[in-house]
Amino acid sequence: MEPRSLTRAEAEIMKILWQLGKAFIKDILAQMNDPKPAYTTVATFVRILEKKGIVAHTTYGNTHEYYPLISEQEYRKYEVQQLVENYFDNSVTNLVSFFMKDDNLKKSDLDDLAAFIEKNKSK
Amino acid sequence: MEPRSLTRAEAEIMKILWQLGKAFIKDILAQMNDPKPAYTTVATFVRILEKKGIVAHTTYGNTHEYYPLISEQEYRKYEVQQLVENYFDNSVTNLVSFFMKDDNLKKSDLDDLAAFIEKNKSK
DNA sequence: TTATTATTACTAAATAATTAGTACAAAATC
DNA sequence: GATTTTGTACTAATTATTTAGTAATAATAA
Repeated sequence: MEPRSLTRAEAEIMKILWQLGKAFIKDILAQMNDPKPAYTTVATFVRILEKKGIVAHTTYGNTHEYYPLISEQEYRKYEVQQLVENYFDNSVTNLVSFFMKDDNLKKSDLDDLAAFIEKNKSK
Repeated sequence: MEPRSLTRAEAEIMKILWQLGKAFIKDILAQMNDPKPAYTTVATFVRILEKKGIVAHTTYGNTHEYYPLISEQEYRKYEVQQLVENYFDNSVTNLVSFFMKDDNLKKSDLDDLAAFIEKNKSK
Protein backbone atom coordinates (compact mmCIF):
# COMPACT_ATOMS: atom_id res chain seq x y z
CA MET A 1 0.00 0.00 0.00
CA GLU A 2 2.04 2.88 -1.31
CA PRO A 3 1.05 6.04 0.53
CA ARG A 4 0.54 9.33 -1.30
CA SER A 5 0.02 12.71 0.26
CA LEU A 6 -3.52 13.26 1.40
CA THR A 7 -5.33 16.43 0.50
CA ARG A 8 -6.47 18.70 3.30
CA ALA A 9 -10.02 17.35 3.29
CA GLU A 10 -8.89 13.75 3.03
CA ALA A 11 -6.49 14.15 5.93
CA GLU A 12 -9.23 15.57 8.10
CA ILE A 13 -11.37 12.52 7.55
CA MET A 14 -8.51 10.06 7.92
CA LYS A 15 -7.59 11.58 11.24
CA ILE A 16 -11.07 10.86 12.53
CA LEU A 17 -11.02 7.35 11.13
CA TRP A 18 -7.66 6.70 12.75
CA GLN A 19 -9.00 7.98 16.03
CA LEU A 20 -12.21 5.95 15.93
CA GLY A 21 -10.76 2.87 14.27
CA LYS A 22 -13.97 2.41 12.31
CA ALA A 23 -16.99 4.57 11.74
CA PHE A 24 -20.17 5.21 9.85
CA ILE A 25 -20.47 8.47 7.90
CA LYS A 26 -22.53 9.96 10.68
CA ASP A 27 -19.84 9.15 13.25
CA ILE A 28 -17.25 10.94 11.15
CA LEU A 29 -19.53 13.90 10.74
CA ALA A 30 -20.15 14.03 14.47
CA GLN A 31 -16.42 14.41 15.09
CA MET A 32 -15.98 17.26 12.68
CA ASN A 33 -15.64 20.85 13.76
CA ASP A 34 -18.10 23.55 12.93
CA PRO A 35 -18.94 24.56 10.37
CA LYS A 36 -19.70 20.94 9.61
CA PRO A 37 -19.90 20.00 5.95
CA ALA A 38 -22.96 18.29 4.49
CA TYR A 39 -23.42 14.59 5.17
CA THR A 40 -23.05 13.90 1.47
CA THR A 41 -19.79 15.82 1.35
CA VAL A 42 -18.29 13.50 3.92
CA ALA A 43 -19.70 10.54 2.04
CA THR A 44 -18.07 11.78 -1.15
CA PHE A 45 -14.65 12.04 0.43
CA VAL A 46 -14.94 8.65 2.01
CA ARG A 47 -15.80 7.24 -1.38
CA ILE A 48 -12.78 8.99 -2.88
CA LEU A 49 -10.58 7.54 -0.15
CA GLU A 50 -12.02 4.14 -0.87
CA LYS A 51 -11.33 4.47 -4.57
CA LYS A 52 -7.75 5.42 -3.71
CA GLY A 53 -7.42 2.28 -1.61
CA ILE A 54 -6.89 4.06 1.68
CA VAL A 55 -10.23 3.12 3.22
CA ALA A 56 -12.45 0.06 3.02
CA HIS A 57 -15.81 -0.87 4.49
CA THR A 58 -17.81 -3.63 6.05
CA THR A 59 -21.45 -3.83 5.02
CA TYR A 60 -24.17 -4.11 7.64
CA GLY A 61 -27.52 -4.34 5.92
CA ASN A 62 -27.74 -1.24 3.81
CA THR A 63 -25.10 0.71 5.64
CA HIS A 64 -21.33 0.71 5.55
CA GLU A 65 -18.84 0.92 8.33
CA TYR A 66 -15.58 2.38 7.10
CA TYR A 67 -12.08 1.72 8.35
CA PRO A 68 -8.57 2.82 7.36
CA LEU A 69 -6.28 0.58 5.34
CA ILE A 70 -3.22 2.64 6.25
CA SER A 71 -2.21 3.21 9.85
CA GLU A 72 -1.61 6.67 11.16
CA GLN A 73 1.94 5.60 12.06
CA GLU A 74 2.59 4.58 8.53
CA TYR A 75 1.27 7.80 7.11
CA ARG A 76 3.01 9.95 9.69
CA LYS A 77 6.23 8.26 8.75
CA TYR A 78 5.62 9.11 5.14
CA GLU A 79 4.95 12.76 5.95
CA VAL A 80 8.04 13.09 8.12
CA GLN A 81 10.10 11.50 5.40
CA GLN A 82 8.67 13.94 2.91
CA LEU A 83 9.58 16.88 5.10
CA VAL A 84 13.09 15.64 5.78
CA GLU A 85 13.55 14.99 2.09
CA ASN A 86 12.19 18.33 0.94
CA TYR A 87 13.58 20.69 3.51
CA PHE A 88 16.36 18.98 5.41
CA ASP A 89 18.41 17.50 2.65
CA ASN A 90 17.33 14.01 3.64
CA SER A 91 19.07 14.29 6.99
CA VAL A 92 17.26 13.71 10.25
CA THR A 93 20.24 15.29 11.97
CA ASN A 94 19.52 18.49 10.10
CA LEU A 95 15.99 18.42 11.42
CA VAL A 96 17.15 17.86 14.98
CA SER A 97 19.69 20.64 14.73
CA PHE A 98 16.98 22.88 13.34
CA PHE A 99 15.02 22.29 16.52
CA MET A 100 18.04 22.97 18.65
CA LYS A 101 18.67 26.29 17.00
CA ASP A 102 15.17 27.31 17.70
CA ASP A 103 15.33 26.12 21.27
CA ASN A 104 12.37 23.91 20.67
CA LEU A 105 14.12 20.89 22.07
CA LYS A 106 14.25 20.23 25.75
CA LYS A 107 17.48 18.95 27.15
CA SER A 108 15.65 15.83 28.29
CA ASP A 109 14.66 15.16 24.67
CA LEU A 110 18.26 15.17 23.63
CA ASP A 111 19.24 12.96 26.55
CA ASP A 112 16.51 10.52 25.63
CA LEU A 113 17.60 10.51 22.05
CA ALA A 114 21.24 9.98 23.05
CA ALA A 115 20.24 7.06 25.27
CA PHE A 116 18.18 5.55 22.49
CA ILE A 117 21.06 5.80 20.07
CA GLU A 118 23.48 4.31 22.54
CA LYS A 119 21.14 1.39 23.10
CA ASN A 120 20.77 0.79 19.38
CA LYS A 121 24.36 1.14 18.40
CA SER A 122 25.00 -2.51 19.14
CA LYS A 123 22.82 -3.70 16.27
CA MET B 1 4.35 38.24 5.54
CA GLU B 2 2.09 35.42 6.63
CA PRO B 3 3.28 32.19 5.04
CA ARG B 4 0.80 29.77 3.51
CA SER B 5 1.57 26.31 2.26
CA LEU B 6 3.09 26.32 -1.17
CA THR B 7 1.74 24.02 -3.84
CA ARG B 8 4.06 21.40 -5.26
CA ALA B 9 4.95 23.47 -8.31
CA GLU B 10 5.38 26.66 -6.32
CA ALA B 11 7.67 24.94 -3.84
CA GLU B 12 9.84 23.63 -6.65
CA ILE B 13 10.39 27.13 -7.95
CA MET B 14 10.89 28.68 -4.54
CA LYS B 15 13.55 26.14 -3.76
CA ILE B 16 15.50 27.25 -6.78
CA LEU B 17 15.01 30.90 -5.93
CA TRP B 18 16.21 30.30 -2.40
CA GLN B 19 19.23 28.53 -3.71
CA LEU B 20 20.12 31.17 -6.27
CA GLY B 21 19.06 34.18 -4.24
CA LYS B 22 17.80 35.87 -7.37
CA ALA B 23 17.20 34.68 -10.88
CA PHE B 24 15.73 35.31 -14.28
CA ILE B 25 13.15 32.87 -15.60
CA LYS B 26 15.78 31.18 -17.71
CA ASP B 27 17.99 30.63 -14.67
CA ILE B 28 15.13 28.95 -12.86
CA LEU B 29 14.38 26.79 -15.86
CA ALA B 30 18.03 25.80 -16.13
CA GLN B 31 17.94 24.44 -12.58
CA MET B 32 14.86 22.32 -13.13
CA ASN B 33 14.99 18.59 -13.63
CA ASP B 34 13.94 16.85 -16.78
CA PRO B 35 11.35 16.77 -18.06
CA LYS B 36 11.64 20.54 -17.94
CA PRO B 37 8.40 22.47 -18.23
CA ALA B 38 7.88 25.15 -20.87
CA TYR B 39 9.51 28.52 -20.30
CA THR B 40 6.06 30.11 -20.11
CA THR B 41 4.96 27.63 -17.48
CA VAL B 42 7.74 28.76 -15.19
CA ALA B 43 6.90 32.37 -15.97
CA THR B 44 3.28 31.70 -15.02
CA PHE B 45 4.19 30.25 -11.66
CA VAL B 46 6.57 33.07 -10.89
CA ARG B 47 3.79 35.51 -11.67
CA ILE B 48 1.46 33.59 -9.35
CA LEU B 49 4.09 33.70 -6.61
CA GLU B 50 4.44 37.41 -7.18
CA LYS B 51 0.71 37.96 -6.93
CA LYS B 52 0.75 36.02 -3.67
CA GLY B 53 3.45 38.31 -2.34
CA ILE B 54 6.09 35.60 -1.98
CA VAL B 55 8.31 36.83 -4.79
CA ALA B 56 9.21 40.25 -6.17
CA HIS B 57 11.39 41.46 -9.02
CA THR B 58 13.85 44.09 -10.07
CA THR B 59 13.49 45.36 -13.60
CA TYR B 60 16.50 45.53 -15.88
CA GLY B 61 15.46 47.00 -19.19
CA ASN B 62 12.71 44.75 -20.42
CA THR B 63 13.55 41.79 -18.25
CA HIS B 64 12.86 40.94 -14.63
CA GLU B 65 15.10 39.43 -12.05
CA TYR B 66 13.07 37.68 -9.40
CA TYR B 67 13.86 37.17 -5.74
CA PRO B 68 12.10 35.60 -2.75
CA LEU B 69 10.36 37.73 -0.12
CA ILE B 70 10.27 34.85 2.34
CA SER B 71 13.41 33.09 3.51
CA GLU B 72 13.72 29.36 3.29
CA GLN B 73 14.29 29.27 7.04
CA GLU B 74 11.04 31.04 7.64
CA TYR B 75 9.12 28.74 5.38
CA ARG B 76 10.79 25.62 6.69
CA LYS B 77 9.80 26.65 10.16
CA TYR B 78 6.24 27.02 9.02
CA GLU B 79 6.22 23.57 7.45
CA VAL B 80 7.74 21.90 10.49
CA GLN B 81 5.23 23.64 12.69
CA GLN B 82 2.46 22.39 10.44
CA LEU B 83 3.71 18.82 10.72
CA VAL B 84 4.16 18.96 14.47
CA GLU B 85 0.72 20.48 14.80
CA ASN B 86 -0.99 18.00 12.52
CA TYR B 87 0.68 14.77 13.48
CA PHE B 88 2.51 15.23 16.75
CA ASP B 89 -0.06 16.92 18.88
CA ASN B 90 1.93 20.14 18.82
CA SER B 91 4.81 18.55 20.71
CA VAL B 92 8.37 18.43 19.41
CA THR B 93 9.06 15.86 22.07
CA ASN B 94 6.53 13.61 20.39
CA LEU B 95 8.38 14.00 17.13
CA VAL B 96 11.67 13.09 18.75
CA SER B 97 10.14 10.07 20.38
CA PHE B 98 8.71 9.13 17.01
CA PHE B 99 12.26 8.87 15.75
CA MET B 100 13.11 6.71 18.68
CA LYS B 101 10.86 3.95 17.54
CA ASP B 102 12.44 1.14 15.65
CA ASP B 103 12.46 1.60 11.97
CA ASN B 104 12.00 5.32 11.92
CA LEU B 105 15.72 6.00 11.76
CA LYS B 106 18.18 4.66 9.25
CA LYS B 107 21.51 3.41 10.49
CA SER B 108 23.23 6.38 8.89
CA ASP B 109 20.84 8.65 10.76
CA LEU B 110 21.80 6.96 14.01
CA ASP B 111 25.49 7.51 13.37
CA ASP B 112 25.04 11.12 12.36
CA LEU B 113 22.82 11.87 15.28
CA ALA B 114 25.20 10.26 17.73
CA ALA B 115 28.03 12.44 16.47
CA PHE B 116 25.87 15.51 16.53
CA ILE B 117 24.69 14.95 20.08
CA GLU B 118 28.20 14.21 21.26
CA LYS B 119 29.40 17.47 19.82
CA ASN B 120 26.58 19.42 21.43
CA LYS B 121 26.67 17.81 24.83
CA SER B 122 28.95 20.49 26.17
CA LYS B 123 26.34 23.24 25.89
C1' DT C 1 -48.95 -0.33 4.26
C1' DT C 2 -47.97 4.14 3.43
C1' DA C 3 -44.97 7.96 4.94
C1' DT C 4 -40.68 9.19 6.80
C1' DT C 5 -35.95 8.63 7.60
C1' DA C 6 -31.28 7.09 6.72
C1' DT C 7 -27.96 5.84 3.60
C1' DT C 8 -25.41 5.19 -0.63
C1' DA C 9 -24.49 6.19 -5.51
C1' DC C 10 -24.37 9.33 -8.97
C1' DT C 11 -24.02 13.86 -10.82
C1' DA C 12 -22.72 18.52 -10.97
C1' DA C 13 -20.71 22.78 -10.20
C1' DA C 14 -17.33 25.94 -8.38
C1' DT C 15 -12.66 26.86 -7.33
C1' DA C 16 -7.61 25.77 -7.30
C1' DA C 17 -3.59 23.93 -9.55
C1' DT C 18 -0.99 22.79 -13.49
C1' DT C 19 0.52 23.47 -18.01
C1' DA C 20 1.48 25.95 -22.05
C1' DG C 21 0.25 28.61 -26.23
C1' DT C 22 -0.21 33.30 -28.53
C1' DA C 23 0.46 38.24 -28.85
C1' DC C 24 3.17 41.89 -28.23
C1' DA C 25 7.30 44.65 -27.19
C1' DA C 26 12.12 45.36 -26.71
C1' DA C 27 16.71 44.11 -27.89
C1' DA C 28 20.13 42.08 -30.70
C1' DT C 29 21.76 40.83 -35.09
C1' DC C 30 22.36 40.96 -39.96
C1' DG D 1 16.12 49.29 -41.13
C1' DA D 2 14.34 44.52 -41.41
C1' DT D 3 14.50 40.18 -39.10
C1' DT D 4 15.30 37.18 -35.50
C1' DT D 5 15.51 36.44 -30.65
C1' DT D 6 14.16 37.01 -25.96
C1' DG D 7 11.07 38.01 -22.54
C1' DT D 8 6.54 39.33 -20.34
C1' DA D 9 1.52 39.45 -20.20
C1' DC D 10 -2.55 37.52 -21.25
C1' DT D 11 -5.48 33.74 -22.25
C1' DA D 12 -6.94 29.15 -22.29
C1' DA D 13 -7.44 24.39 -21.50
C1' DT D 14 -6.97 20.34 -18.56
C1' DT D 15 -7.00 18.02 -14.27
C1' DA D 16 -7.53 17.95 -9.16
C1' DT D 17 -9.99 19.38 -5.17
C1' DT D 18 -13.84 20.75 -2.61
C1' DT D 19 -18.55 20.95 -1.92
C1' DA D 20 -23.17 19.38 -2.02
C1' DG D 21 -27.56 18.29 -4.36
C1' DT D 22 -30.74 14.56 -6.30
C1' DA D 23 -32.21 9.83 -7.13
C1' DA D 24 -32.75 5.42 -5.55
C1' DT D 25 -33.28 2.13 -2.07
C1' DA D 26 -33.74 0.03 2.27
C1' DA D 27 -35.29 0.40 6.97
C1' DT D 28 -38.35 2.31 10.32
C1' DA D 29 -42.38 4.43 12.22
C1' DA D 30 -47.09 5.75 12.15
